[in-house]
Amino acid sequence: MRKVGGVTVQAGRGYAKGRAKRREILGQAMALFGEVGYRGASLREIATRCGLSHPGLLHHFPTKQSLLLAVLEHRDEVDSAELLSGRTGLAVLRGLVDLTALNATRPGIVELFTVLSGEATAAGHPAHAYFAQRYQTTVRTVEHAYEQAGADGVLQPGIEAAAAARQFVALMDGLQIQWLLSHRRLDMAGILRAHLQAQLTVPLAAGSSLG
Amino acid sequence: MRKVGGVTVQAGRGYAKGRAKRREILGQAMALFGEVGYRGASLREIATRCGLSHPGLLHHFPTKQSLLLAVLEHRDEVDSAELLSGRTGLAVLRGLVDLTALNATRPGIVELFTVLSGEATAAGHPAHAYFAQRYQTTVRTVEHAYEQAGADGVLQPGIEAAAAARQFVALMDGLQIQWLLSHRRLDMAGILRAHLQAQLTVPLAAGSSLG
DNA sequence: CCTACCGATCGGTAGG
DNA sequence: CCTACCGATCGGTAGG
Repeated sequence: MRKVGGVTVQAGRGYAKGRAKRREILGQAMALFGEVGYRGASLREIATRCGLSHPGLLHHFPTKQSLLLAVLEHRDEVDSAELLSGRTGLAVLRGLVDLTALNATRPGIVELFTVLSGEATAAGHPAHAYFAQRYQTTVRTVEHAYEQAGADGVLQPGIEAAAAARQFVALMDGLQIQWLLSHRRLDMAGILRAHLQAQLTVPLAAGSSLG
Repeated sequence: MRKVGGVTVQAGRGYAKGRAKRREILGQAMALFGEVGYRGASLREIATRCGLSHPGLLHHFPTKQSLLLAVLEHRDEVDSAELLSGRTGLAVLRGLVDLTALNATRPGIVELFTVLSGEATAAGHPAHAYFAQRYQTTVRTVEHAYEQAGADGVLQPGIEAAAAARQFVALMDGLQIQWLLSHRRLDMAGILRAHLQAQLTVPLAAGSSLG
């Protein structure tokens, strides 16, 4: 097998087609889960949007739950790694403000995580463990970022990293709810940036995604 | 009809029983909607929990949607009015911190609003209009509270009421998500109070629900 | 308030 | 990858 223009050809041709279909399924599933939640989404509707029968879809993902987890893991791979890798301290927080600005151009992704995180607060939900783990990791990352920022001397006095981390993550989630319910008439990134700026002794960069 | 010990008797007896059953249905529906959302809840399950057949339930609430809206309006009557009436400025914000502390003793109510507000961000959801309206009203109330607090001279300089209101409401929602996903190991009211305190020039009261 | 039923839809499987 | 089917469950109605 060799690659040409990112597509594996010859012996791998069938596999490449399968992988492309897999990506299409993940995209359509992400959109529908975001529109109506996990429970509200049907395999038949997702399959139809991909030009498949629903047993055809189950050939790629054996159960509905496996499709859900694949969607969530796919999003994490694409996003978190890209915007947060190799950063420490204030740069992590700036990266999360930039991620919020980016998400304002991707309503489908905001809907996905807002609808599913609400649904998954219930103990029996198939993504409950995933979200519980995800929040623990995220809060810890943000907490370390605040600790480092404090050590770097850019934080206002009296700011506790643990509480500040919980507040920062809560703000991101709560602003997404308001953004969706106000039909996107809300500057999520601006409001988040204002919150962060008020905790700092130095000005944040202008707000682009530059390091 | 006359009332004895809060229960209407004699000619009103049947009505009182009907109203008691209605309240029982509202309570069980609130619990199940909170556990599994609107879509995940079935009329049969709610009815069974009340000792009814599901057509029996539909005698009290003609459609599933009417039951949902009745549950939401019932909660608003009981809560918002009681804790926020007749307050202005900082007292409104203090009332919301106290409401958060109260909610930490009522997981069912927190689940209800967290699950449903996520579900209802979708445009077609039967409670979408309700939540859109509710957030607009809440944000405006909190914004006016910040404006009044600023006029009263208890706010740190540079705090904009509009952004501060969005932040405050977002924090309440986001902390509820984290609270549920961390199996209630989180001091929601304490973290919210710390956020508010950092914006003030005066100390908040000790944190009881005293005016 | 009940039993009995309607048509629709669900996730998943059989068999090819 | 398909058609055809499974048992289960859904919201709502008929009729009493």
